[in-house]
Amino acid sequence: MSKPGAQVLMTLRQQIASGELPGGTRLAEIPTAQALGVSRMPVRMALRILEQEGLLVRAGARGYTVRSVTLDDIVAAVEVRGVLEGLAALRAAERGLDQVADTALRQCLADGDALFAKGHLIEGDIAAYEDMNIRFHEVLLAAGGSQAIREALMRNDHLPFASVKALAADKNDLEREFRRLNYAHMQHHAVYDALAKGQGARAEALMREHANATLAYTDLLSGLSS
Amino acid sequence: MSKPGAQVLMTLRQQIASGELPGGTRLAEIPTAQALGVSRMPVRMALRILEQEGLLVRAGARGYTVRSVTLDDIVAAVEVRGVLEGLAALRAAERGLDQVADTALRQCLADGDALFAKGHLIEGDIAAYEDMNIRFHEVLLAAGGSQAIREALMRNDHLPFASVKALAADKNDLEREFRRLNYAHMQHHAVYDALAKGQGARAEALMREHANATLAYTDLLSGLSS
DNA sequence: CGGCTTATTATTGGATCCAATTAAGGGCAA
DNA sequence: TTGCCCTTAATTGGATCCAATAATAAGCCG
Repeated sequence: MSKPGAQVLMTLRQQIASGELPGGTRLAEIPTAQALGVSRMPVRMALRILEQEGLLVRAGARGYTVRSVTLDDIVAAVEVRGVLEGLAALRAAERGLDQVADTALRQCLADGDALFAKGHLIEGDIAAYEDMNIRFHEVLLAAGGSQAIREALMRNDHLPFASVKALAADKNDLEREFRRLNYAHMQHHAVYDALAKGQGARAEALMREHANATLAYTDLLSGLSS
Repeated sequence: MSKPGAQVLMTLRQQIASGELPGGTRLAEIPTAQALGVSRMPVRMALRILEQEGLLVRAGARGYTVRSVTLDDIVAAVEVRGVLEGLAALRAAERGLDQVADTALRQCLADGDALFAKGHLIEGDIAAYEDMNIRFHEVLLAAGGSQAIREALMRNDHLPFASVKALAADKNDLEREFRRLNYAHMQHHAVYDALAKGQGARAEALMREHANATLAYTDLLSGLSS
């Protein structure tokens, strides 16, 4: 209630991401405003922003509809994330890691090693891995030292499932997740090795491939529009 | 007057791109609204959109300031454009060119050849080359067949000087421009050759390098903030 | 009976008004 | 004289109102 604008934006984002508003749903100002208990103004702002982010598309001259996102869309967005993070890794390797970045990355690797050392995963480990994973990618991006890459990535990550933060782990099959996440973590190790040795091309190629590790195809197939 | 909203947006974009509103300039709603002769509402919309596009940054909790764009920012944005168009080229090569794309690209090459055949450039040729250049990049992007790449590029191109459309030709030194644009056109030829032969990696590498052809460093150095 | 035209309604965009928040400046006290 | 607090002004965000526009439905004419 303190910030209706931000509230509306968050709510709509969440409803779109969660599938509560499936692709193709028409969003008019007045009904949504009434549904959320605010005036039309914050809704208008939110709709414009969500359009800019690519979550909504204009329905002719009359309002917006929720974007229908296909599996191909997600794969393409992940591919884009791959080349962008790859470029960040290339630049980081060429510039060299500074002290704090090096320490942070080593910490990420150690945290991951601790998770996998016991040979299996327990429920809380998924969240711990996600946290470490986000940190790793964030540090790497910062080490790339390019505002343009950061912005392009932030824009790209608006798409549901495309972000690093949405790695869609299946908590019901911890055995399978162990292998998947362990593989991803090994890629982290390899990327760090390449960075430390100044091997830009290798770091880039690894990060490009690593983007695919986010995808858990079978899980994604359910709950997609069109 | 028919469309105050779009008018305000266009005007502000142009004033920012032209340097009439230099980096760091504070933009408050009321003064700009009065200056443009409209109410605060379309200005508010425009400011939000321009913030999303990255042309404005928030000044604390009070209004926006025009983003200061450095030469490094532009180089980084061009680098990002390179990897994105490179990815589009890679995908286009792997998917294969369809009939209309192939024809359109050949037409672009022929148009360019005609321009350079006479051994020198005349004033109107610059505009003709720009037109052909935009067409070439557009067709290639379409051939990549990825909405994610297109969106990432569109967002990246909002930055002044970063877009394909801003190749900053120096009309006072047509001799130098002849060599520069001819080189760029040769890269177009090479990219098409790679595409036609299904050489994805080659096409990608060429497009990545080709992005740099937009930059005319000496011309850009003047008129930049900070 | 069907197509075209017109009228009505739904919906967005713009303007003005109001409240809330923050920054700045001045005054008072130590 | 300086620092802190209080008051005031400026500016943004939200709500309501009004106008313009497009879509839909109904009625009339062919």
